[in-house]
Amino acid sequence: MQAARLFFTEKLLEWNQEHNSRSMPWKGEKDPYRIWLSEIILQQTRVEQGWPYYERFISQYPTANDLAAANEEEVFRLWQGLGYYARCKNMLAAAREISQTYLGRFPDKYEQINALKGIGPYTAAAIASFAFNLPYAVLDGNVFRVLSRFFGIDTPMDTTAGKKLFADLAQELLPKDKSAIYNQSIMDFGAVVCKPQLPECDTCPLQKKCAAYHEGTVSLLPVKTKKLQIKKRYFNYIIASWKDQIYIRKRTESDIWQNLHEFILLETAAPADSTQILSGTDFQQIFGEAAYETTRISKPFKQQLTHQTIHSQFINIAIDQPLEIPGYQLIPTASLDNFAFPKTITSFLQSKTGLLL
DNA sequence: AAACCGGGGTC
DNA sequence: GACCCAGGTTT
Repeated sequence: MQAARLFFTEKLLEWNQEHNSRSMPWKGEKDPYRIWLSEIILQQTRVEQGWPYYERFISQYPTANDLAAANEEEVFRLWQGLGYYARCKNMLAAAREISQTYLGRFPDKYEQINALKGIGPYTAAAIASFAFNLPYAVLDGNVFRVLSRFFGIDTPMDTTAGKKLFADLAQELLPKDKSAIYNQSIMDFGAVVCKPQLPECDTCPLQKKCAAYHEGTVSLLPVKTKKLQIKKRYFNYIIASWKDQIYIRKRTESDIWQNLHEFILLETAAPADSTQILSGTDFQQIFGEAAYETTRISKPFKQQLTHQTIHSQFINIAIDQPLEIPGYQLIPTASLDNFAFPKTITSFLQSKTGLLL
């Protein structure tokens, strides 16, 4: 076992020297703020998808103090389209913590880093090792996969016992004096060679001692137990306009898209056409007997989230006098760009069936 | 421990 | 359609 472990770390570092192919703007970066920002953006996000966001954030907010002082809505607009919006909110809170408690100087102790909002074990280990060369092994999707395959571990990774097992193993394997380069290597290796699908076992430098390769279980590892259920939801958006203004609100309930904005939402349990919506009790509760004119009805929009499929429809109506609608605010249509919206709404706004009344 | 949180890419 | 992505927080 010990021999396999030495073989593993040695070959991995060797592979990294020969194939340092994944270039990224934050590679070799030593500024903890920049490392932190990239790691937050890359949580559950592909490098190619997060890259442009990272560059925009760095250019807009070069330091933690800049981010701490930023206008919140502006930050959410910069994050718009990236998903998992709690990351953005937590990132702002952490930036303010760094600015106030640590006077703008990024903390350099693992426990302090781990205690920041939005930073968990993975991100703390990444910052600690990359920025401060502290001996903490990263454990992300790549590491789970590489370790489970090479060592032939079929313990489910999405359980408490599994996480501890893999975390302990990862920490034991870490060469303490090369934590930055080793952490970098194992994640690159998982992304380039030991990929989830169609891994390149034929040319893999670890093949000789890879348990899964010899047992023919590569495609079965890592093991997960939980299967997610996807529910369908039907969002009927009323875009009510009065003169050059429309009603929007910020989503604050514990639900998807927190801190993003939307139009007047009438959610139904099943698909509903515009006639049903406009004659429904939810609509009448808001608009009562107010006079309105239907100006446009959009095509159906569909968006796939991790746990939900959102079917949306947009109905434009024009009212002839302003109403007080609880929870909603009336804003100039021209100022829509100042607010962050979920993808399905920006898609609608950019489509031909948009707001042109 | 389980549920929840986006958007995009790949097969 | 299923799975995954430089995961973390809430319930």
